[in-house]
Amino acid sequence: MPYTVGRAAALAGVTVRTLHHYDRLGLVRPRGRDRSGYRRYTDGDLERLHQVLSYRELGFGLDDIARLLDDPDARPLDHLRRQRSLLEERIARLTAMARAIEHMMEATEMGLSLTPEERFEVFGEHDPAKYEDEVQRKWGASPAYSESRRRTASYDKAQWAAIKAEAEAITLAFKDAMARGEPATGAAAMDLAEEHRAHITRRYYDCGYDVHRGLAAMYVRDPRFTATYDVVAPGLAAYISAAITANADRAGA
Amino acid sequence: MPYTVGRAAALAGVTVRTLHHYDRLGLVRPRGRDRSGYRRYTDGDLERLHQVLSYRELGFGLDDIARLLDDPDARPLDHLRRQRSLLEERIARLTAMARAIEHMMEATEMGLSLTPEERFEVFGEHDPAKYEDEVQRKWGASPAYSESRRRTASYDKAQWAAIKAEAEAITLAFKDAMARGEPATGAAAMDLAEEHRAHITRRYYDCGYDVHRGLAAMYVRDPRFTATYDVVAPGLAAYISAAITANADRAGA
DNA sequence: GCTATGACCTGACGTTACGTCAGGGTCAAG
DNA sequence: CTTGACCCTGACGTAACGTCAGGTCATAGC
Repeated sequence: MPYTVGRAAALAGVTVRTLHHYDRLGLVRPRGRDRSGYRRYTDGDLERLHQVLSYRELGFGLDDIARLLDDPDARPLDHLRRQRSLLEERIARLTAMARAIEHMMEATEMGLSLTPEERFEVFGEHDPAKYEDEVQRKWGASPAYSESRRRTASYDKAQWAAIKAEAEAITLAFKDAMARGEPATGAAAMDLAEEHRAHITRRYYDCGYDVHRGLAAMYVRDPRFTATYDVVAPGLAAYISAAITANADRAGA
Repeated sequence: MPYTVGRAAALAGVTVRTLHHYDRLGLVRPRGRDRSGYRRYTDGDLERLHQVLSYRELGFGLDDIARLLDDPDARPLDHLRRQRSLLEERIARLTAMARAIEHMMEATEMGLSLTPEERFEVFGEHDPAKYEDEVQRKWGASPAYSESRRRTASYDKAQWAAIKAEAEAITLAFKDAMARGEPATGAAAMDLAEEHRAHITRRYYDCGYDVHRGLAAMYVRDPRFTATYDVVAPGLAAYISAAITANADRAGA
């Protein structure tokens, strides 16, 4: 009943070399060897291999995968749930790309050309790494920055997804407030600004009102940040910026 | 109006190093440099960069991308069409994975375990890119291969579906013949082999009897091909292989 | 019983697509 | 005229394998 490397590889759609590689890394170890040293893969080994390939398909590095799978308090069902949600995210992204391409096809057919910003809309999307870089330039090696680095370093993909969802929810709430005609200096907008500040404090570093003011300034000064928010709704960057400033004023800072 | 590396990189969501890399490879070359040697990216350069990133997202290697983009008789719209269909394929695949995972979740919750075959169903599956790669290694830059590349590039989703259906019909006919006890070297099986050859010639490239023999050999030698057919029925790969060889003999080649 | 062929073994070096310094010019603001 | 962010070109590092090389093991045919 146990499988040889070749059969296991054929079944999983990978090469023998890949299985050798995973064996050496300790990522997928065959349960045993026969007397001539041949690897014997059991059903359980193949199940693990399947988990590895699923995560790999989703873009995880092999060492991340090892950490995920060897986490003692992650039950099989947890992995499946996580994989499903990651898959959904990925599908959503590809669907957005497909929509963007349709859009470009129409534009091309009508003979008009897109601006670079339009073109990269789906690519340039919210990428933590980019902002991190920005932050580094602005605040160099400030204590806030080091703390952020320290904390974000330990976040895994699932946590990043959660953080991203949080951030997005806040942004959309701002958009709604703006759409409802809520003034940026009103209580509702200020409450959202406060939520935004709490989000940063929870997830990145202790964000005081002064630092928050700095962020607000950057949102309108830097075209890259401005673009990020104005994609959601024109004028949103300025709206959020004003709300943050008003909120800091309200707090007396 | 022209962009510096940093701005271009931020816009596209890649690192500066990546742009340096693409520049050196000649994949995305900035239109020029200023007097101090700084790269200046024009809108056209960014359009090309976007094409590169789209194809990269779809899993193409950089040299493949270079060949695709530098193909003189591929118009922009062709690339977009191709990207769209590749995206659709990929989305379909991920959706299938998501379904498989749902399925596994149910199974896990009910406390029953899946066979390895069931588990890898979606992984081991027919992946054109994999075969293409294989074909390239086998026949290098043969005229047959280039012709296949040229012709398949223009197929859209509907055509691919039709081709796949054709191929499947032939495979199932083989399976039936085998189930009926028809000998692989008999007239019925040989006729199916001939149909198979015609299918390849119609859809991919001119497949002579000698090339067909080569395919037959690969069907049994390579576990990946073998698995593809043996999933339908055990021994089917060998059966088809024998039928093809017999048919080539019959034709006197 | 012999041999040929294909699957398996373990190194070990090659490859792709960048990441990450190192060492050194460039430019706008104060 | 200094400072800090941005740019340049090497050049070495890394991840995830691909690709030999050199040798063992199994089994089918003669």
